Amino acid sequence: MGTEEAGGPVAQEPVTVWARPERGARGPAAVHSRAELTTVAVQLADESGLSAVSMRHVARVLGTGPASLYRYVSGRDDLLDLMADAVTGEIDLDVPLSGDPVPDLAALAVRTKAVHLRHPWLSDIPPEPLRLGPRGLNYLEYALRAMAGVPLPGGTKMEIVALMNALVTQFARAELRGGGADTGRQAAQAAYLNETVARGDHPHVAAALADRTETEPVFDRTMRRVLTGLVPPTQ
Amino acid sequence: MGTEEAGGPVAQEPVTVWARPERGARGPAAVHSRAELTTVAVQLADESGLSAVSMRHVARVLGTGPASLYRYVSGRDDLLDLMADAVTGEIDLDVPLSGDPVPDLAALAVRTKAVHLRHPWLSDIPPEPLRLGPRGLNYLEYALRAMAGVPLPGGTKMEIVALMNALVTQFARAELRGGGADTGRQAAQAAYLNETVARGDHPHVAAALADRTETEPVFDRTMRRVLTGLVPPTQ
DNA sequence: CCATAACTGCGATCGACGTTCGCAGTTTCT
DNA sequence: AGAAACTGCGAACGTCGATCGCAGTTATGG
Repeated sequence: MGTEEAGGPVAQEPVTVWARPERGARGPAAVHSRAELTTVAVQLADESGLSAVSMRHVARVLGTGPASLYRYVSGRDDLLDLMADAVTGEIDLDVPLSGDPVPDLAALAVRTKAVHLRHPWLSDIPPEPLRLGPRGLNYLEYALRAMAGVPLPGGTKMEIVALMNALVTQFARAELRGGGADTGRQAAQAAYLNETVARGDHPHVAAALADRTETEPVFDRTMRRVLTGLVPPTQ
Repeated sequence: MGTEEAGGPVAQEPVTVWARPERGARGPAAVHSRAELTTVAVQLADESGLSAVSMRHVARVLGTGPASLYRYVSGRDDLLDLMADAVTGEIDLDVPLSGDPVPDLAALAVRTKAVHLRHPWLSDIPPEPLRLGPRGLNYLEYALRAMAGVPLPGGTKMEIVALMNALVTQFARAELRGGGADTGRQAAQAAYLNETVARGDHPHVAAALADRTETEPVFDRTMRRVLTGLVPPTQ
């Protein structure tokens, strides 16, 4: 079992959606398309969360059976790839760069966060190593271009981008938390927290909970500070 | 349906594992315990990843049926709570604080990352808002104590802790990526990346991929830089 | 011009999952 | 002693991702 040696027909070596052609040259015209699947999936996720994006559900919306989707996509993972890349494409990369890395990256982060707020499920996609489609590549290119003059090894630059995105996700989640209704689960969690803290141990936690002043526009400032700490001045 | 008003028996309002007593006072002695479930679940996850932690699998290891687990735990989510809190308890919080927030937090981050490396599945647990058990609370208390003298509102301090943990997760994932064998999926992704980059667009990505020099001990330094940017000097 | 190969949609089905119900047996409280 | 609160757990439900195989369709090669 597993991988076969040369000889038999190679048993479906795993390939990215991006590397596999959407259609062959032979058969009848396809009724749907990857773009259509993607649109439906994104819509579904926007309305009802990522868990609503199941093969069956998408198929039902498309008016077909679950098995049909596998003609367009090798599985659910591919669908997630398509979705993530699609909304990544919503980030405007035509904004000219000033040449100063920190504000340029911070501005990019702001635009990225906007996408996360528009598509909250984006933070829920399990972060595979290297989920990077064409749009994602363009994004990476733009971010690296912003750091063109920075005297840092390439690996470090890419880590900075990854780190930046982690912060974006973090802040997006925090902002979404405030707006959304409590799921009941987090209400219970909050109740436990208050109850435990009221018991008297954890004085610092109690103090921190006490003087929570609403500080709104911290994102941009925080982003700038972090980036300033990471990116050495262009020489 | 949904939430009932006072009158009937309240239909199982959701409560945290931590708030629900492990055992009632009446019935026969329980064969297992939450601690036992947790141990098994953690072991399973350590060996075969988080997806191996299913009610059925855990039950099988325990030599019982899936339904039995629901006497100890209200569902899989509770099990994840228990697991996360258990390994959080592995972080040494008896290390004395120097009073200087940045190195103290950086050191805490290093210890936290070690736990992530020991339990890779920790990064895979879907980050619910406020998954905070008793050990997690102790952790938070320690981190806030490290920032005791810092003139910052409590909410901001907690955001700093969250941010710190996000970075830890990020770096842990990066380190684990290098060591682990390619899943075939990420091999395919890498292949697509190389192929696309070789086509000539994305020159900055190509450049970054080219001069990736192995830079090892960046974590501590990066952590310090970020924290220095975020934490104002104690006054 | 037709046989062949490559494709299409998709019903039927598989195995695994989380979770609920109901029942028989056990222990404690009043 | 009786009621109440618990225990383990077999059976079942609904949903999920994924595969197989078949009938129909289209392009290609001789």
